[in-house]
Amino acid sequence: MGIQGLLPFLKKIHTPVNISQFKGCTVAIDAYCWLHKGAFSCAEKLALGEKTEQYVYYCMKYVDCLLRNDLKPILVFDGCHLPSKKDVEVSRRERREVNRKKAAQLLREGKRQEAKECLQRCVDITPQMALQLMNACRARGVDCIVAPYEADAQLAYLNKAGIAQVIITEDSDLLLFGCEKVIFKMDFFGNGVLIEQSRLNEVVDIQDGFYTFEKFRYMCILSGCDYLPSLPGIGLAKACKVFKVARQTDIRQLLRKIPSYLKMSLVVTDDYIDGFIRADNTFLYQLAFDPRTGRLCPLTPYLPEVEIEELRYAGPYFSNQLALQIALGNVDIHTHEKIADFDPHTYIPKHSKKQSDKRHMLSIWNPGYRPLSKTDLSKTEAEEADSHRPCLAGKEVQVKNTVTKRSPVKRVREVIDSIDVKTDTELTDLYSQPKVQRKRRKDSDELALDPSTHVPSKLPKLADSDEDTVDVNSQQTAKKQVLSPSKLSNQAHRKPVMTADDALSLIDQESAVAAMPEEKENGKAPRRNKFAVSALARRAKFSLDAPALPNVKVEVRSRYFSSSTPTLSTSSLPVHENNDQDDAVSATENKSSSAHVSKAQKETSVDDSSVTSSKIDQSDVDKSTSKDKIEHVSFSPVLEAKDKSVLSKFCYRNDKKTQHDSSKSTDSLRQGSSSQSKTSGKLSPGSAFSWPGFKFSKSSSTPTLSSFVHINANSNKPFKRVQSETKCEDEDIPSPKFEPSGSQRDCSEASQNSVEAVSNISQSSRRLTSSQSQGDDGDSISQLAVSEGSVADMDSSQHSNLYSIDSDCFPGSQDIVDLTDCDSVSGKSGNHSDQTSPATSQSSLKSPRSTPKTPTGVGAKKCRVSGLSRGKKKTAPGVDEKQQKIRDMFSRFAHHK
DNA sequence: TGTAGGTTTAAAT
DNA sequence: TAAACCTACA
Repeated sequence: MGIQGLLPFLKKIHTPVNISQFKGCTVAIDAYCWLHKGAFSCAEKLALGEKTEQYVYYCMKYVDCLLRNDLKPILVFDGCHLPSKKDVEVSRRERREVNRKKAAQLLREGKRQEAKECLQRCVDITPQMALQLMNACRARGVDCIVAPYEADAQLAYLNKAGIAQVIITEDSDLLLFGCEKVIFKMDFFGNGVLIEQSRLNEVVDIQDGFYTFEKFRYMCILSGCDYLPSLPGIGLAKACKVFKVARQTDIRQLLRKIPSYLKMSLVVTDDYIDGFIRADNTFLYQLAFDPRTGRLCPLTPYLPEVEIEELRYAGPYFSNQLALQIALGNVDIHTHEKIADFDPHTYIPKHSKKQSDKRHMLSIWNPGYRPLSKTDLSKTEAEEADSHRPCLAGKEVQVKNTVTKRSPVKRVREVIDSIDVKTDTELTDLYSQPKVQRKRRKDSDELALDPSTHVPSKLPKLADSDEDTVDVNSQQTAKKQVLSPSKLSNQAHRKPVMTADDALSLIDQESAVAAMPEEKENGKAPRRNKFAVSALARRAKFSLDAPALPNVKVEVRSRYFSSSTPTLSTSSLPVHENNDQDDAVSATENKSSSAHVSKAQKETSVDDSSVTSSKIDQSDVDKSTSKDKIEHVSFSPVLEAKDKSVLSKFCYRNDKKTQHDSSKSTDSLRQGSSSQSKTSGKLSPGSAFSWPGFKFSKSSSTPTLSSFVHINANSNKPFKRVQSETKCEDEDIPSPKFEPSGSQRDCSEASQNSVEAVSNISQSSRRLTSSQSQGDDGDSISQLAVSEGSVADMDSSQHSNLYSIDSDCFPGSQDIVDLTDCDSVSGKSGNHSDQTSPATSQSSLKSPRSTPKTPTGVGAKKCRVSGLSRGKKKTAPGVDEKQQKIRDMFSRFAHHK
């Protein structure tokens, strides 16, 4: 229960933080807080004794968040009941029992909703539930420890001992136990409220020199805590006032004088004072388990005057062997029966290569484990600080060295950087200014890449001489840009607004540069946009340019974010015709990765889209052989085995997905992960991994491939095809998974004709209607209906179960549909039901995972989500449609971002 | 009027 | 479990 009202009381020192600020640190978590919240979602099942693991997945979402941010989590679970809290536990149990009976009664009366509310109030976290979570964590390489008594004390011990630098909890008691840094209210994105012990004096407002942490603890105990109810009429405010006024150092004397301090008619009995001392000792000397020594020890070293025998209320000692087994979670904390057999000696946790050389990143059960030292911590903090201030020092030096070197060219650049580009002409000019591009690219690279991991040698030379001549003003401008995300985002919004011709010219530039590596060798700065450079860096990062790979078929596990966007541009623009067919595959990808992303979205996910683009780039190698035929691109297990970085990235995502899929609550979890990706912005909206609808085979517990990519190099089709894996299973065709040949090939070949047929569909009709659920809801993989005139063709696609996923690839897939569909819709009766007929008719086409939508909801939702009113669309007939569509798409996508 | 204490509500999906 | 809200009281 904690201290009533303590968190609001400490509001003054609340510091909003993101967990990423503690990168490299160890964070200890009060697991029961997560379990309680997770259990809330499945309270009914738990109360009725039905099997569910929903709470585990809920907690693992938090764990994943920490892992993503390079933290080492240690989950701490409550242990045996403390004698001091026996009464509290009894009352809680009684309350739960009352609610359970009430719920049973309500169920009998048929009042299901009310019963559910009661069931939620009687949720109890059992040791078995804790064990489930521990198993899930250990499978992920995350340490868990069960406290001998309260998790609070154990957390505080880990914090005080330097094992954990930060604590995550919802319980304000942690501050009383002496934790130095506690994060409250952390969400799935790692945002929370940090309260530091060192700042408590700011709130208590005790005169300088008189504040001690001890007084803060006294104050909280006086206001009422788990171990001692408060005196009547005494809350935090009054308790604070007592310690503001009092100069008495002896706590017994001080407590007796409370009525006079507060001018209240109170009776402070000796029993209360004894209780106060016991509560204080419980906060000081509660037992915890030291994983390094394998022994029980008090949270604070005993003072000489303390009678240890009298401290049984703070947790009686038991054998260290039992304490170890409890800490490992092998023993039921209530019955002391063996419930698991976790052996830390045989436990081989998952550790990334990067972390293996850091002893503090080892499992706390590993003999080689050492807590993060103060030195390491300061280094970590320094690194973290550096990451927040990218290259600041280096830039200052550059400024000094270049003060006298002024270049009129740079002044031009400065002006260009500062102008608010709006017109197509301005954009054309902007993109035709390589120096501007270079400068921007450099800025963004500095932001995106740590200097230590920078790979400048693999990037085109950035015209150092030019940089040397940058005048002070432009340098300062550059600094501001680097330090100001808003400035960058402004640029990001500026770039996408461009004409189709700009896009095409840039695509051509990209292709041309890619085809002329000698240009780079000659020291010429190729005209690349920012994303192109990023893509190069990523290519280097993933080492996909290894010569051993030319014949490897690269399977792309992506929703083809890149290809989805061109659906718009290329559907109305002769992009393919303008490109050399020899470069069909790479051109497609170049358009996707460089043209699209760099222009339309400026910055997309480095994670997933990079993987995708990198792999596609690899397909460039054998692109010449893929001419005039549909290329079946598959991801090779050899490739994964060779490239650990890629593998780990995939495994991580896939693990998550797979695990999710293994549960009955897949959909709910997927939704959660979807929201994560949306907010964190780390995942590409077009990435397979961020796309909730991208599922792995249900029948697979291993990372599998849910889709094949079919790229028709010569078909001029603006998008790629996805073959439903489920359908393959339905047709008794082996699931592709990690088998690069045989079954996959069969599957793809068997449906090749259908691919062509579907390609025809896309060519003959661009009016697609999506009945996919709104946003990234993700319940359906893709439900596309081809409007009238394509029904026959669609049948063939149904037969092969090949669907176009163009609109799904786009974050707001409805938007794409709207773009192509709006005219037809507006040009007709304008009745929403007109749209619903294809949507409805496609029910036979929907994937097995699709979620049916009400016919009327589809049309309405589409308009709402797209952000374009029908009226607005109707008013545009005079404008060049193609350009208008692209502008709309870009602007709306920018809005999405 | 300020504070304490009790009750209600939200949490997840 | 905590915040928000309401009520009672000094």
